[in-house]
Amino acid sequence: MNYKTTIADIAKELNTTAATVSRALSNHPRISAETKKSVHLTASKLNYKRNRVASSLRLGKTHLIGVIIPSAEINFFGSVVHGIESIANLHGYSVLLYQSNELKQYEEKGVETFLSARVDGILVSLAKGTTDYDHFEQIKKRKVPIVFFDRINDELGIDAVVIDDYKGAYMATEHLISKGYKKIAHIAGPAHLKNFEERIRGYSAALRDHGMSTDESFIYQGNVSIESGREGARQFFSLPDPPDAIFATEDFTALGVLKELKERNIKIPQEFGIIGFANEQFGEHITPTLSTVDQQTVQMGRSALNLLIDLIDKKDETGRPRQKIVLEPVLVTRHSTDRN
Amino acid sequence: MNYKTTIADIAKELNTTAATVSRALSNHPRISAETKKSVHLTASKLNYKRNRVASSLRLGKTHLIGVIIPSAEINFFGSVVHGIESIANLHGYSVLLYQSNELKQYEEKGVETFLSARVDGILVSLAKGTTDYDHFEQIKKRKVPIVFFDRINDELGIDAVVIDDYKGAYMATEHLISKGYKKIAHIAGPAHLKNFEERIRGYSAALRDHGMSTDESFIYQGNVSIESGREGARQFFSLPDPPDAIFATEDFTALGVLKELKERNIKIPQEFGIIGFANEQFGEHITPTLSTVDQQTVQMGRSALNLLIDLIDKKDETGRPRQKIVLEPVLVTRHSTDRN
DNA sequence: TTGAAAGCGCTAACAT
DNA sequence: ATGTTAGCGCTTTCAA
Repeated sequence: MNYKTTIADIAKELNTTAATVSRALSNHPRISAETKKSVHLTASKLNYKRNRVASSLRLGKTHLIGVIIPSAEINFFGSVVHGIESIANLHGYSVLLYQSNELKQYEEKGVETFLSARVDGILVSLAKGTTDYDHFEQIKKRKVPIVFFDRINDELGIDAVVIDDYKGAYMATEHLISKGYKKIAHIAGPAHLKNFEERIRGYSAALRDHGMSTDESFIYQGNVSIESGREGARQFFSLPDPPDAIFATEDFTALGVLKELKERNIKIPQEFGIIGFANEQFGEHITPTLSTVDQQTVQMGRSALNLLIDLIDKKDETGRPRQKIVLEPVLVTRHSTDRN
Repeated sequence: MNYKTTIADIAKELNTTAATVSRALSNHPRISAETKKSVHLTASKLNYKRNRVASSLRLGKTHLIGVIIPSAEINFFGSVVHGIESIANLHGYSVLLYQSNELKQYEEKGVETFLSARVDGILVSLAKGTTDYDHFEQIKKRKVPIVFFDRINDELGIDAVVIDDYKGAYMATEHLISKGYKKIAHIAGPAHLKNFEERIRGYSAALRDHGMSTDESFIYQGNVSIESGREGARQFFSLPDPPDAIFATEDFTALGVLKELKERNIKIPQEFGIIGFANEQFGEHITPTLSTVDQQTVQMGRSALNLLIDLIDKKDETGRPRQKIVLEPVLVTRHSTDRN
């Protein structure tokens, strides 16, 4: 009885019409203060809650933002979602969450669901398994505002927010150089992912800019895991002239390196320096604490949502150039590189 | 033009009516196979996507589940949400996410939003700052299905999913006993939170059941942080007869203890044993690796959602007794307790 | 300042 | 097997 209260019920109670009630509730300027007061009063008396579904249908606006991430279990994305959601609320939007589990198939289902739900905008971080992009063409065709974050594709002309992987890698490598390490190797991530490619570029550029040679044998192709860190380290130590420092493409890889070095009783940071990328939580708790590059996750979420809202608010503007926001990474120096 | 395709457009194209199209699309038994085929064909030709908003309004069902968590940045909740979302999709539900940031005020806003959005059900893990529960009474009054998880309240008669904190604590303590530690202390969490209270109970019971005395001075009141772990440890070592093991109420507290012990050059696990609770990611990467109790996070999410769906499907059943699912914790033994 | 009426897109009861 | 009609609850144009 008090769940399904509608504006009609309020109107009846007050001997007026639904139109007036609707206007009063949305604070229409040409409704008398008196009416407004009595409407609000009976509304709360009858326990009225605006039905957003009906409102959305009428207005063609749902105040819903769809967010597709690979997995909520991954720290990084939890953090970004935190940033997204906090700003979304500020603007009166609610967040619909969908996990791709790194599979294109689920990513497509997410897009379907969101389109069907008539979300006002979509935020996506691409699944590893996504190699073609028809589902995003769909979104563009329907003119639903969309923004990529972190795992992006530059070919689709879709707005995006990323951190500067190139620069982060450059900073990390330069940090090792500044600490006096002379032979710096790199353990990379899957080559087809842009982020890791950029990090290789940053690494190489830093070496070059400091007059250090880049050697193919000093780049190991890993796959973002503790094990590939270990394996990379092993590989490097089998070289006739092994490195004295490693820039790992992300923290778990760095952790693998660290474990391998410990087993070999190599002293960190005196004999060997190691720096990661991502600023995972464990980094500040292991021994030695791990130097790394922070990815500004929460800020990334905020920026992505702000960009999306811009898009939503000025949907008409055609010919608007693509926007790409590149966030500054932040170097986090800890013990694993702290020699003097 | 092809965004706003409706069933009416399809109907016109085929010289039939919206009703037929609607039925064909939802695979109604009394529609000819032929019609269905042509409808589906034109639907995809016109790029039709069912408008869920309209459908929801008509059916009084949104296929939306609202989830309120303290923060998506906290690992634990990311993991639970992962479990929730995966099952939700299986059942055709989408997940609306809301963060309370541990504040009652936002929790209330979340409830408001969800009620207004007419979600089919609500999942909540209570904010630390929540001490009165009017907003949940609201939900009950409106008969919107709701399930609590992890941070629950037993007084409201609301269904819930938790892990057995008592048992987990009992297992942890007993594990220390089985390893031969004789003087086992405990660092607790905020007393007003049920979970921590239960863990104290489990700890005490295990000691009692093994004929060991429980001493008030062996329980330190912490606040779930690295610092309170350190402080607790310091306190214990200032005792005339300090403990030889600590069960910490969660992993960060345990980490603090560990750091303090290391600084004092106390050998773990030989001289001192330490076990935590939560199975945080860092635990398996620190030195020594941390024994702990796993909280079955993903499973918790799954169970909560399954329970909620039961509730949604049989909403009519009044007088149904409250359900409370208690998940089994899992002991994770690692080096920090591994002496023989 | 308020009322009457139409319509957002879909579905279902009731025809035929 | 398909058409007709009404209505979910809200907002807004048009009229008064």
